[in-house]
Order: sequence, then C-alpha cells, then structure tokens
Amino acid sequence: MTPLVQSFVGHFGEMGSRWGINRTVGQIYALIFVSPTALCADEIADTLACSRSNVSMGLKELQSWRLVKMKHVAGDRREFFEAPTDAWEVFRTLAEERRRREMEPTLTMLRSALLEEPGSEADRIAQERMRSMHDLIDLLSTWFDDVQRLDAQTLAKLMRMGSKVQKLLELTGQLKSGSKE
Amino acid sequence: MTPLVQSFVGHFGEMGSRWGINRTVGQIYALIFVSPTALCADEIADTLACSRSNVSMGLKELQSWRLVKMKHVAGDRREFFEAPTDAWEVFRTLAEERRRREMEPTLTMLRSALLEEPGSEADRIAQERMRSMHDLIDLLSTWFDDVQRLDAQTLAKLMRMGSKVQKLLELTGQLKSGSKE
DNA sequence: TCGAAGTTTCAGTAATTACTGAAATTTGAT
DNA sequence: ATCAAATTTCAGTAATTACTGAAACTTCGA
Repeated sequence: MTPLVQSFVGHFGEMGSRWGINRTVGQIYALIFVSPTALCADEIADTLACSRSNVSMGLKELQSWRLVKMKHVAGDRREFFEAPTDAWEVFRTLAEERRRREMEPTLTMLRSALLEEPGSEADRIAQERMRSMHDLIDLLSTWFDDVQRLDAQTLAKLMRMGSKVQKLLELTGQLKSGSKE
Repeated sequence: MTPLVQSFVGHFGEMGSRWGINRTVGQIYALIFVSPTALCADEIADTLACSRSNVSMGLKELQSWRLVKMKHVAGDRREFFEAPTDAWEVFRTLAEERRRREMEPTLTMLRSALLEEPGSEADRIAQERMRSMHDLIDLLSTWFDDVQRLDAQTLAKLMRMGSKVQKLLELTGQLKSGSKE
C-alpha cells in the first residue's frame, strides 16, 4: 500500500463504527474501491494483515450491501472483487439499503401500533406522535424510491439548484394556478 | 408504561445499534418522544429499569444530537427533558448531525489526499476515484445545507412531487433555453 | 472419484462498548 | 458558608461484537 492508499484505508477503518460497519469491513471496502484491478481475498488479507476468514466475512457483508461485486477471471479459480466506481450508483445503493434496514422495520412497527386502540389519554397522545413520525418516514421512504429512479445527471442538476427549487415550485404553482396546495 | 408505549420503546432499543446509538439511548429517546409531559431522569431510570448514571449519559448523548432538550419547572430543582415533536424539525436535526459526524471528517481526509502528488499509476487511479467520491459527498453536503433552509411545507411539496421533478426540470430548461447544462 | 486449491463456518478468545454503583461535583435555598 | 437535593464522573464489571485458526465444505481438473 502506498501512503496515499494507506491513509484512505485507515480513515475508512476508523469511520467504520460511525457508519455501522466494523473496522475491517471499512478497510476492505476502501482498499477495493481504490484498487485499479479486482482483488482476491488473499491479497486483501495480506494487505490488511488480518485473517483470511475475517476477509471472507467482510466480503459477505459488503456484498449484502451491494458495495462490492464478484468477478471471475478466466483460468483462475479464485474469486476477485471490485467496487462500482460510479459514485451516484454507490450513493443510491447505500440510500436504498439504509432505507430497507433502518426505516422499513420502524414503519412496520409504527403501522401496527397505529392500529391499536389507545387505552388512555397518554396512549392517545403517544399514538398521535407515532403517527407524525410514521407519516414523515413514509414520505421520505417513498421519495427515496422515486428519486432513485432519476438518472445521475438529473439528480445532480436538482441538487446543484439547491434551495432555488423553492422558487421553481412557486413558479409552477402560478403556472397551473388553482392547484390544491 | 402501557403496552403501546412498551412496544415503541422496545423497538427503539432494538434498532438503536443499527442507528448508531445504544439500546438505552434509543429507549430513552422513545420514552421522552411519546411522553405527554417532560420527564426527569429518575422517572426514566425507573421506567426503563436501568441505573441513574446510565440515564445521565444517555441524556447527554441525546442532547448532543439535539434530539431532546432540557426544561426547567418553577419550584423544582430537577431537570426535565422533552423531545421536539415536529417531525420535520427532528429530521433536519438528524440529517445535519449525521452530515457533521459521518461526512465532514471524510471530506476533510479526501481533500488532503487530493493535494498529494501521486507517486505511481496506482496512486493516480486511486486519487481519481477519491476525487469522484469527494465531489459527490461535497455536492450532497451542500445540498443538505440548502434544503435545510427550506420550510417544512415546501420540502413536503417537493417530496410529494417525487420523480415528477424531472419533468419540471426539463420544462425550466426549455424556458431559459441556452442553459449550460 | 480423488486430491488440491479455494472458500466458509464456527467455537473460542480478544477487543470493544455498555452499564453500574459509589464517590465527587454542582446547584440553589437558607 | 452550609446543607441537602440533584447530577455527573469514573473505575470496575458485564455484555456485546470482532477476530482468529482449525475444521468442514465446495469446486474443478485429472
């Protein structure tokens, strides 16, 4: 590893816990991400000085996040791994997986809680707050879904507009005056 | 705790680790969020059957995330805690804190890595990928900043439009034809 | 079908993170 | 200033999570 790659890999290792992955998984991803060629598990274990089995587990997790994909090389029985380099694709994948893992279970729980009959005034208030939480998460979730379908260019354009979008919305409101909003 | 509140608190405890907080912190937040009145630390420790000091630590963390705020009651020396109930406000707070904790350190690292002189072809390729990662995170970061300034209503409107935004953008492109995009 | 190369699983251990209770500190009324 | 109520800190311990190495399994060529 060159010093440049080393600092990148090191950072991903340290940030891992904040991002909900462990040190090794972060390092493996970083290493694959900047590697010019696909890497095999042994190379990774060797470079990161950790056990082969740890790499195996880490790769499985990264695949479950769809952050690395396997690649077969003709005439070589080993499995090689590479990371999508299109940053937009990576972002969309991450957003989608996070939605699935971090939001969907909560939505399910909230939906069932909202079906219960409140047994007290405290329950009624609790349910009211759960409803506002549900509605927001639901909205964000649907929105993610929609945005995911936009191509990178459109998204970038949208983002570069930033808060100017507000003015755009006001404009449209005028054009199709009589909107229910 | 009523069964309704219990299942909500329980869920937040379980999801805690996925969200980067621990069980107790998740439970404390959930409890405060649905409580009709502000709670004091002793009540929380009592309800969750955990130590007073654990609650103290948890509250400190939740305050650092700006998810709960302290409230003083006249003639009572204890501190009471309540959670903002406006879901939009909560979402913005979370997005902002996450940006600060999960994205900013990486941006800093990437910026300094991009200033280095690549020492090899591998370094050059690595740096190229780091640049695309940097540019995306930077874009997202700025965008969050902008969007944060929008009021809840505008944001909700924008989200409800979902992917229709694309058509809106195409339309604007036509209006001010000759755009550099 | 055998064996070698490659991969995964898993039980045990190391490292980290969470929690507790006691002691120290802070706060505010008298 | 003093005291008591409230809160925080922190060292020790419990619980959880990460990692390793050995064994089991899989795959493919001969």
